[in-house]
Amino acid sequence: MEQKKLPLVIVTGPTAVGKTSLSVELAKRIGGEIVSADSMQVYRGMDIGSAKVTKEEMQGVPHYLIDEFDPTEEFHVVKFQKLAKRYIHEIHCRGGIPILVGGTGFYIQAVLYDIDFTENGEDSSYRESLQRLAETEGVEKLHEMLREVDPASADAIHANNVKRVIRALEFYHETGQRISEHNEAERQKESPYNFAYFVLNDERERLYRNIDLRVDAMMEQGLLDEVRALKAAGCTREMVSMQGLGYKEMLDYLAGEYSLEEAVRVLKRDTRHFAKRQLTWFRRERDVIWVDKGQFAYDSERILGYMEDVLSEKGIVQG
RNA sequence: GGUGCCAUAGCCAAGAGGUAAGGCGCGGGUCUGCAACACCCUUAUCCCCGGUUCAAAUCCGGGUGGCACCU
Repeated sequence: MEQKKLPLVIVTGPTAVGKTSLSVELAKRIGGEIVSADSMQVYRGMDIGSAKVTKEEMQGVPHYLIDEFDPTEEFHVVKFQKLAKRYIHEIHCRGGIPILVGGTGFYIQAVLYDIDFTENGEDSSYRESLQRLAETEGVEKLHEMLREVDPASADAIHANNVKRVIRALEFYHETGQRISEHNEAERQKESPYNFAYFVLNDERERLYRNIDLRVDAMMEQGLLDEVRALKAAGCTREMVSMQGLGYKEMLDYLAGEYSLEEAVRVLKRDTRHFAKRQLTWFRRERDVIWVDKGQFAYDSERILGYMEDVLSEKGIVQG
């Protein structure tokens, strides 16, 4: 049974920890191809702010789900999952090893455990009416409605988290089932893959310092011009793509919300917060393999060697 | 040397007798169709000593430290 599971390597970690270069090196060593699990790098024209892998950095290693959508398009987990599964399948077919690389934990989870998102979901009128209700009647009202149909979800989701309350109500509305039960069932799932889930990590202080440096570098590389161009191309603050770090702050600056200096300060701060949240996410994921850079003396050779050992132990690569 | 002002959490900062707002930062957490999103939790006994009072961060006295002005 174990033997029938197909291989999947995951390389993730907080932003700015060094996933990109490490993953390319790993791919070269094990004959892997990279599927990006990054909610922002999928968009074309968002290069600097998303710290997108460059052509040179790829070193000939195939990358998927990079530059596949326009920033004006809606991209989300369901689309991600569908495409990622397709690419992973294709890589398997040609005998390669798919490496899922990126910092969007939710996306990784979606393909690793093949979470079921199937529903109709085309009709948005219901959620819009709920949105309106939240505005007129208050968030507590909405939360009470949820409690009536799905008390477990009401307990788990804070009333202020309108977005999630609406989703839970919508799920019940569309399927007649409680999302809390659905989630619980999905949680029990075993991964269909023979996987190795690497989480690259570093000391918090070093991570934060790198984040600050990287933001400064982005500014020097012309992040502001990149955002100006996107804005000129019709991108607005409400779009999912423009909620990415670096984009929202520059857009706010261009809208006169605050000074450029302040925008940079906020961007750095929010990026640090993001890294912290990512770590929280990975901490509660099961079966992750923490790869602390400090334990390998920051030597990528040693890190890669360790990863290869793990992969051969798991039978993902031949020893 | 004198006079005045100030001294509250890592930072900013309310509070002027009734048992310490808030913001930021830090830290922790939630997350199963927007996830670089959205949301939650946590963080002081008020510079020190003494006094008044049932009760003091808040009043009085004395220290210490800082700021301003004067000689």
